[in-house]
Amino acid sequence: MTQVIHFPNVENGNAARPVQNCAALFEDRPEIELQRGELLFEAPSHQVYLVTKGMIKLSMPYQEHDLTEDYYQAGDLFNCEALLPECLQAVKASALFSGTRVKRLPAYRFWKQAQSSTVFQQAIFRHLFDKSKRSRQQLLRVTSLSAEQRVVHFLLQYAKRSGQPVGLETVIKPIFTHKEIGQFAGTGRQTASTLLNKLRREKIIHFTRAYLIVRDMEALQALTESPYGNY
DNA sequence: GCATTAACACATC
DNA sequence: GATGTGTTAATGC
Repeated sequence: MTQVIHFPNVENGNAARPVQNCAALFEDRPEIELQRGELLFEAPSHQVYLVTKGMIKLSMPYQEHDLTEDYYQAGDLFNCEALLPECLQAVKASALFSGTRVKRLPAYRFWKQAQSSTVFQQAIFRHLFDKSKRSRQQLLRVTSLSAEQRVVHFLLQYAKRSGQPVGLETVIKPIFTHKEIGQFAGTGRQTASTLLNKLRREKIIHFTRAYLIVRDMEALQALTESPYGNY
């Protein structure tokens, strides 16, 4: 027997945008501006954050180095784990681009608001579901794709999540460095760089240091699905 | 054969 | 000068 959970305002498709409404919760909070690479926090943080501009990278310290875990962009909540202090982990958050801005709210205040607001509850659910979905994709990447396929797979997800559709193409601007793409894809910077150039020669993508255009999303998609391809 | 790494040359900030 | 890019050769699995 399947239990159906009804979320307010969702069934008829005109759902209130949780993220926009969630921003209202942070309305009177000051913005924290960060330069590229600047650290936001390193130890477990008891605050819930909202990105208002740019992007934040989350990584986990593991042995000597950091494992790049995920990134968040304008409108995204992060560190919702702070709502459950026993779930807090050592996480490092830093800015991926200069001019990145975030707002933060102590978890207890966020929690208090969320208890009486379905909008905020929706925002938290959305954050968790999106994060869980990306974790599954990441798992798929690291367990069953080759290094080059992992880069293609990440690039595809990155374009879908952060790219701007322009006609049949998708523009990602600004773009992560090859090193960062390598970290997200679980490979080295050289592998990412060589593959990106290969895709550029094949006219599937085009890029400079400032932006990247996916010219052919379908071709990119096909590369991650081809079991015999060299990607 | 595949992936990583070091190394080098070169470009750009 | 520091950082990023593009390529190749060596090495290990």
